[in-house]
Amino acid sequence: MTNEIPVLTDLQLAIMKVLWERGRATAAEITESLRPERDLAQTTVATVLSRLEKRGIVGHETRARQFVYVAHITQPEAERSMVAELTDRLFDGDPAALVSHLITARQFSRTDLARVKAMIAEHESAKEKQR
Amino acid sequence: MTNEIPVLTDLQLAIMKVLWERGRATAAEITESLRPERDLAQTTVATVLSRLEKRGIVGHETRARQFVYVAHITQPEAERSMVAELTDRLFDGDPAALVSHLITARQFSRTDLARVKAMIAEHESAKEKQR
DNA sequence: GATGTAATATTACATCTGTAGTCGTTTTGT
DNA sequence: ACAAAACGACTACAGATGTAATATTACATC
Repeated sequence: MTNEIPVLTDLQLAIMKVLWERGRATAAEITESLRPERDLAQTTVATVLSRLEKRGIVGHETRARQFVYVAHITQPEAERSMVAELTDRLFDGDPAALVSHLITARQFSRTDLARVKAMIAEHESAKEKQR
Repeated sequence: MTNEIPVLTDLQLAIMKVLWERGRATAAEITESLRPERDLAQTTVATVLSRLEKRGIVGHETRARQFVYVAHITQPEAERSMVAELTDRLFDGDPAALVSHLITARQFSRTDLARVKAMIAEHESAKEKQR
């Protein structure tokens, strides 16, 4: 029941991505990782991290006088909830409508289309195999 | 160049949906439409509308001493920019990765899968025909 | 144990959003 | 004609976010 949907903003997500990649990281390391894309003060990153911790999205252990942060949600979990959020808001929760949108909105190249078809085929054969 | 990406929040989107459905509407009508899902004061809706107008997302004409609002962006446009936003943030702008996520994240039923396959087929035949 | 240093904690502030009250003016019902 | 209803404008305020400066604290070292 502690399962509130974490909707992450751009900066928050950027920070989480570093955590997911590295497994664990200090504010300093994250600040470093984000540069030069984002030239933030370490305190900025630290502030965001502590806010994320307040929401239960990350945690930390103190090691050698330093906070080492870890993600408390996985990347797929975050993706799932954010995609679900958008699907709900925009397409009344119908994921197929989202795909339909992608296809018709010209956001799909022929290559993409081919890849999707391959994915579907693979998914189906995998499912079949497990039975 | 006036083309700023409109990322709409939940309430904003709910209001826009009413406008898209009706073509044009007053704050009172929108408030009414949103009820009882959302029990908002008319002034709340009016405030949001004027903020949307400031951003160029809606416009209004004064008719009989009342503001009649109209959308300045279409629903597909809004969908496109919001989906693109998420795709960029979550999947580095790769829409096929988004579909892959949908398929593997168990957010897709077999029915959905079938529908998507049908969509793709249809899309391809349509494209072929136009050549 | 005083100090420099590094890291966290606290405080700050602007902007956006949701939410709505109030004020003033205009329209309208009787 | 006057009171009441409508409606837009303005003001308000709390919470989230981005951003960061400053204050405090804990250590290591001499």
